[in-house]
Amino acid sequence: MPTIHDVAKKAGVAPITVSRVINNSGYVSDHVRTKVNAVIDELGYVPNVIARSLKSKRTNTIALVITDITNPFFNILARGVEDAAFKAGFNVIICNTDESQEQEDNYIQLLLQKRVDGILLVPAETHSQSIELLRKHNTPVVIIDRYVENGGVDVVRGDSESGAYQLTKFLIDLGHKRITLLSGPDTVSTSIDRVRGYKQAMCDHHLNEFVDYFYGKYSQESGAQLTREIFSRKEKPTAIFGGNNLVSIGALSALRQMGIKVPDDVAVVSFDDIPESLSYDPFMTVISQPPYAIGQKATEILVSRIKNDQDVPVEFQEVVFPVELIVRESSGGKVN
Amino acid sequence: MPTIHDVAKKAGVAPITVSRVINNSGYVSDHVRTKVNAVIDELGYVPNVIARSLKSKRTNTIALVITDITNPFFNILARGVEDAAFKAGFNVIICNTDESQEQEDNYIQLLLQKRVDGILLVPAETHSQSIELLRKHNTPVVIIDRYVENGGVDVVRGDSESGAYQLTKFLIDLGHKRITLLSGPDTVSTSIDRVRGYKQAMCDHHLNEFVDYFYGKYSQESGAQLTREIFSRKEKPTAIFGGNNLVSIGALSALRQMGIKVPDDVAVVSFDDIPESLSYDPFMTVISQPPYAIGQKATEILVSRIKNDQDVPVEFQEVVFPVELIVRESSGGKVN
DNA sequence: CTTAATTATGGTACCGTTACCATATTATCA
DNA sequence: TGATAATATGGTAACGGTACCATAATTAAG
Repeated sequence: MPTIHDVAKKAGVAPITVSRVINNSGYVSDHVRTKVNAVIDELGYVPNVIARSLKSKRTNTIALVITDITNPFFNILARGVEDAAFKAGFNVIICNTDESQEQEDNYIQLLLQKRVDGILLVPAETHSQSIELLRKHNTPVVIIDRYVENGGVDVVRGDSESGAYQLTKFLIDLGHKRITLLSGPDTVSTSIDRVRGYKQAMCDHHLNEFVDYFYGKYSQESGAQLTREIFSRKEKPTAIFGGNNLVSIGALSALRQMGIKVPDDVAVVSFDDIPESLSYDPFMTVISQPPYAIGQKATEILVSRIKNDQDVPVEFQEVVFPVELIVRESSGGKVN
Repeated sequence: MPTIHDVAKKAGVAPITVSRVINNSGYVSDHVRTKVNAVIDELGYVPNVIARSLKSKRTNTIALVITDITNPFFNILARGVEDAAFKAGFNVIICNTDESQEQEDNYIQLLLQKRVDGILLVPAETHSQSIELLRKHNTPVVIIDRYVENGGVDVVRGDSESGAYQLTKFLIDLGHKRITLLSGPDTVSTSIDRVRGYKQAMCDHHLNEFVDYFYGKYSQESGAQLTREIFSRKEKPTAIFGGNNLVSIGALSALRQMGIKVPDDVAVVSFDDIPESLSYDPFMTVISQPPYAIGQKATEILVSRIKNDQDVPVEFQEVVFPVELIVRESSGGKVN
């Protein structure tokens, strides 16, 4: 593979001159420029950005550390990231942690070695030592989807608390009292916020005695299992609030197995929508977050951090996207 | 950020010795090793793999160039790639081309500059100059999901032709004659193969006169639009065969808008399943491909190509995964 | 016409690692 | 006991670029 030296030699100039042609920097005569470009084409020379990075200390690469690219929320978010990154001249390395702190740590270590210019992180736990580590190495981070206890980071997320409140209130207004929330891990801010919003709504409507929620996992299995457990109790809920799309789908499939009809026997509502491009007949009443916009915004902030390197320390932002209640069939109608 | 020299200085040894400690290579006394490791921890030294790459000419990074990470087929495939890559010690850069040859070219150029060790490519067109370019630069490629006219590449894909045949035959066995196939772009091997399998099935059952197919795009909009066009003709089909999941969902939504009932008024079948984790009530009769396995296998082949660098030229493989017919409601029952 | 500014090009060193070779010390063996 | 091998460590150069400084040639200015 030819190097800048090969090109220089063949064109009869110094390597630095070729560098100037490639980067359109400094002074180069038209005559030399033409000659050099001709040689570049002839040899099929492609600049080695590794070498460039070593000098410039920039890799033009960012990393997106999420739990699972397979989750529609995250893959749409990833698309928002990729589009914004490409526009800004960055490539994106994708890492799946499956909510495992250990896997997150592994990746952060690798990414530090790779000297990525910045990291978009969905942290596995609310107290993130990853952030401290990255700070120590001057690697900009933007936290997505969740917030953390550590201060001094940019955060871009949806409004889980308000969303949960709205969804719960919606059910209450329909006449539901026994509403069970199947939340995610209690180490994750979204799970906690959703519980908080739910509790607040129950409390505001004097339904404290009916407050009933579980922390589990953000997975189909967790949703299904918790649903089975709930329906094995004496008091059955009249409504189930799934902590995210996977949990809710798990709940629905468990209910179907048990022969319980939705929404006739029990109402089901959910956090996170299934993209309309994937469901031929949207059925679930949901709180919908804008994953594409979240990914895009987070990337823009990260890029600005990367570029502003040594500038005046701009204040850290917390961007909270509003969420939207979408009413469909699964929540059913008024309850007496 | 500390370098190997800083560590060496502080530990009172030469940089090369630190290198030996990091890489567990050569001879290092226990005493020195302990000392060096202590300094590494103290300074928070993280090896710079950029510099390492410059020497070793390995980046431990591969790229996955797909059309759209948002498509469930590709995001599950991406997960298979990421898992296999991580296991082999590689990171994955994701690139979305949206079926645009221009965007593909852009990315290939960037990836060459980045000196990725290999590329997994879903080519936009059947004659791929990307492959020639990569070959010229000695960058291993594995083609996924589609085949190309150029020889001398590894290909990992699903069996579109047989799948389309099975699906068409299934409809024919139900008594359908007027079966319309809404395929993808005619520049893409899967679209062409699906048409071929469909035609073959029609032909084998003496339904040549009913052969009716369209090349469009692999998108919801394309599916919806073609469906509207078809139903504005005098002769309406009794079954629609969507070229992929997005096309089929587009078809379903167009049918719903027109008040045409599925499967009562028209049967609908599709290539590519929606993962069960995303659909609470699977409805569509489909041919299902194994995207995770495809991604995984392709990555394994790519990694072996990368590692075998200068070995005897192993013959190129074409791995064709079998597909599976999954019968659900959308195809309805026997037709008289 | 001298001086200064602009244009054009090149030399050298360095970014952070590691391969290769050299050297020194200790252990092993005939 | 001297020779050989194994162990332990370091010096130097190179990977492929570019920043910085220097120099030469041309143009503009006074």
